[in-house]
Formats: sequence, C-alpha cells, structure tokens
Amino acid sequence: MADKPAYYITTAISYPNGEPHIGHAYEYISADVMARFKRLDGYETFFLTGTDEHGQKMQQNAEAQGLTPYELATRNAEAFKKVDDEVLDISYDRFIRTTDPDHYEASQAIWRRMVEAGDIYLDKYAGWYSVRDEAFYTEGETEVREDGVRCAAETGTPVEWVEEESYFFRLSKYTQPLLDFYRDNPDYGGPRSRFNEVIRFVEAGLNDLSISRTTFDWGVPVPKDLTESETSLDHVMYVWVDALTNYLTGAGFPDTDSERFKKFWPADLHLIGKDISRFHCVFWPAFLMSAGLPLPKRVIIHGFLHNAGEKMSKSVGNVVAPEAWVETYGLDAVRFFLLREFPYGQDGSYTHDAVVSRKNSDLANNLGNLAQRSLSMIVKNCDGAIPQPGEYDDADRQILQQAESLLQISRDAYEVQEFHRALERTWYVLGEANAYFAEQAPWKLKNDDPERMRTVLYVTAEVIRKVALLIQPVMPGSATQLLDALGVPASGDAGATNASNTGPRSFAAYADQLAPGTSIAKPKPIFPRHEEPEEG
RNA sequence: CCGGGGUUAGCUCAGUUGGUCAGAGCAGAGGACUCAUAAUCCUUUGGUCGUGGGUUCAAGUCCCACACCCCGGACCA
Repeated sequence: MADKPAYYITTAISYPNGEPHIGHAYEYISADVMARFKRLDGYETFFLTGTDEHGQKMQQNAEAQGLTPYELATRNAEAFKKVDDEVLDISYDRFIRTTDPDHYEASQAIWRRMVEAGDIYLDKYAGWYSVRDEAFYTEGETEVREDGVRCAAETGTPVEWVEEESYFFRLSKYTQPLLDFYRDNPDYGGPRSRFNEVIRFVEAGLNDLSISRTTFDWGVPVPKDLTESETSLDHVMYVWVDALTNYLTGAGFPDTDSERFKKFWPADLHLIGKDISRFHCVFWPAFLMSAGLPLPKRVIIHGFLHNAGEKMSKSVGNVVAPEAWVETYGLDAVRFFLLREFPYGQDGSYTHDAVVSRKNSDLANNLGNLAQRSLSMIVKNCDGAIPQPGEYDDADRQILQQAESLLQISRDAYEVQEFHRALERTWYVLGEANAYFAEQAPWKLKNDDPERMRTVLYVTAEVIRKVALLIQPVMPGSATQLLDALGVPASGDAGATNASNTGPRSFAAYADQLAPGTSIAKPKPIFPRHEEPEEG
C-alpha cells in the first residue's frame, strides 16, 4: 500500500480538577469529528487528547483530600477518559497524561534545547501569584476585597506575594520573529478575529516569562545537571511549559529521527478553547522556535457554550454533564447538534428546545424519514433489493449532482473547521432530495410506470448513501446503521483504534454507486423523534 | 479609558467591492399527498435592517455621534 498522508490533531489537555462538562465534550467531539473525517478521507491520522496533571493547584487539592497528587490526578484523569470512551465515543489514538514517563523525557528535552539556544536564564521573580489561576498578576491587576483578602481583579481569586528564584524564558526576543511568522502564516490561528487579538497582544511587546517554580515539587523537574552550577534549589517547570510539550511527546519527541516524529511533526491542528489562545499562539511557537523545531500548522480556537445565554457555572447550577445529554437525546443527536447549531469559533447558547428541534427537524424528519420512506418502498416494491435504475432524466441528474458536490464542499469546510457549513449544505441537499421524492411521487409510479419508480427509488437511495458516507464523522453510529441498511459494503481500515462502531466506509466509496440487486432488510427508523419523559 | 466585533422577521442567524438585499432555517397559517418516524411537498403571514444625523442619483451595505451587548487590552494599589 502506498503511504498515506499524515494528519496529526490534538485537543487541549484538560486540567482534571473536576467533572467534565458539556464544554469539554464540545471540544472532544469537534476534534473527534475532524479526526474521523481525515481518517475516512485517506489520511493516517493521529489524534491526541489527555490530561494536564501538574501544578500547585493539584498538589494543594490532593493534600486537602488526603491523597498524593498522582492519586488525585489518576482518579480524575480516569473520569475524563471514561467520558471519552463510554459516553462520547471519542476515537483518540492516545490519551496522554502529563505524568507519563515519556512526557517527562520530552519536557526535559525541550527545556534542554531552549537552554542550548541561550533562551533560559536564572533570575528572581516577585509578584502577586494566584494558585487557582496559576498566574502572576501585577499589583494593578489585584484589589483588596472587603474582607481584607487581596484578589486578582479579573478572576476574583486570592493572590499571595511570592518572591522566588525562577528560570526565565527570553520571550521578549521572539516578539519580532512571532510577528513575522504571523504575517507569513495568516492561517496559523483561526478564526481570524481571535487570531487578530493575539497579534495585537504581541505587537504591544512581550516580556520574558517565568517558567520554573521552587515552592512546590509537583511538576516536571528541571534537569539537575542544568541547574547545579548556579543554584542549590530544586526547580520544577511551570505547568504550561510541560503542558504544551505534550503535543511533542505524542509525536515521539525527543526522538526526532524516529519514523513517528518525521511523520507526525509538526502537528496539523491544535484544537483549543478561546481561554488558552495566547499559550498556543504566542508561547508555544516561541518555545518551538527556540528549540529549533517546526511549528504546528494551525491552531483553531473554539468558543464557549452558554446555557440559555448564561455562562455555565457551578454556583448558578446550570452545568450540564455530557452523560445527562447523551442519556436524554442520544449520542449522535448531541454530536450533531453541537456541530450544526453553532458557527465554529463563536460562542454558542443552547436550550433544550434547540436540541430537540435539531433532532426532530434535521435528523428524524429530513434524513431519517427520507431513508425510511424510500427504503420501505424498495423493500415492498423491488423484491427487497436495490433496484436497477433506468435512464436518468434531468431531475435525477440534478439531485445526484448536488449530492456529488457535497464531498468537495465538506472537504473545504472541514479544512478550515467550518463544520456547521458542511452540515448546512448537506441538509440543504437533503431538502432538495425530499422535494425530488415528492415531485416524482414513486408511490404513484408504482402502477403506471414501475421502471420509472425503480429509477426514482434508486436515485433517492444513492443520495442517501452519499450523505450517510459524509456524516460518518459526526454520527458514526447512526451513519453506520444507515449504510448497513443500504447494504453498502464496509471498506478500508478507516476505523478508529478504539471506535465502538463497526464498519466505517472510507470516502473512497464516494465515487462508487449502490449495487443493484443488493438485498436489503425491512428498514427500522434510525433517527427517532425526541420523546419527552413523562412528567413527575 | 483604548481597541475589535455585534445590534436584520416570534427564535437562531445569512447578507461579497453601496444599486431585485429586504433573505434562509425553525416556529405560525392555509392547501396537497399518503410512500414514510402525523413525517413530506407547495403556498403563505411576519421586519421603518439598534437610535439620530451625514455622504450619494442610490445605504443593513460608507462616514460621524449615541445606546446596549460581547471579546481583548490598559489603568485604577
């Protein structure tokens, strides 16, 4: 087999300091959909996700619960992994934990490279530090509350005066190189509006960055041989240094000569939330420049989900657990809703009614019912097998052509992570297919012109086949059922390493056609309408 | 305080360089059909395009001011 092109995609790694909510699910699902699309489209895809387990916050929480940091991290990491595996059907190839041994090795290796580049120096840091935010604030960014506690003005978290020896990264040196990089790679960050904000931040000039801590030890140690000549203190890396490096670890770093690294680095896409765009668009490329490593090709920044317009927060009590939604609406309806409803990159506001509306109108009515009515007619009127079509007329050719065009439209949309646009066009074609079916009225042709009826049913089923192929990334389970119902043979090795669905069909099958004579079973509804639970 | 984005039918939103741009989907109303998950198809009701000015033969579409919302950033200890 010829070598397939590689595609390396990552999510942000989660800080496992609580329960995963629907916002986490949004990120995992969108990355999963992107990864599945690329797999089906013939790429050798590597999809990395995981947890970010270091830092003072974890250490303190663990102590409070009488656990070691590693025990706490393990417990919480397993909760996140479980959501990926058992709730959302995320087809990741590796679930990385920043406590994994190879990650320590990678983090120390990139640190060493940055030292060799002359970009790390020892100095003293003094400032107001928020443990909760893992960030320093200038005096001006803090305020004293009525109870006398000094807090970060923006986040309201308590800060403490910290004066400590620290290693610094010469971020200031990379101000101009970064601006040059942005200019030469205008698609590095997306959507454009968010990328612009990052650029403006850099244009204001960058300060050097404190990248080590000595006041706690829950982190990747800075290699002792690099520090012993200048300090007797033990330094651990600032969490973001090791967190970002997880993307390299996943690619096999520091073994830069390995097949794996050569194949998958630089990453094709980092998919992240808008809260951490600066780390991925400023610090990360600067670290990589310093380390002499290629920069990732793109960072896509998604928005946040709001509950009926309100921010999700524990205190308001409107946090949605992924399990709850999946149980209420079904996994595929949830996946579809999240990607279809919101323009990717913008914040979105969800309501129960909005989810139900998508599930019923788009899935049950426009797609599910079209499949059901056409397949039922085939079973009843074509001897239970895909019929042999006759000559196509203009109407046939037109709807087939519209379905045909969806593959390229979807590729273009996925390339810039405009998932909503791909789905919108797909459902537009389904609307046309429903109109075609009603116009042709095969139930009338049954007696007048059976051959014409068979052609109409064949064309309709073929349109559904193409749509089903394309929506596999979004709704793997349902799409597979649909393709099974159409008697489409499974193809390729496009499956995810831990996918629970069976028989994905690669997009190579797009150029095929339904095989007349393939027997099909009496169809069962694949996309049920939403049923409200009984009151009380 | 500075910068960016937004404010278009009941709801969610499209609207390129100013001239069929007043649109789509959902919801609502009427009709058709019966193959189908009471689904589908056709027709249709809704808007002075945030407010007030201005430029222009012509402005959601450009300019100015104002109001409200969102996002960045600065400052305010």
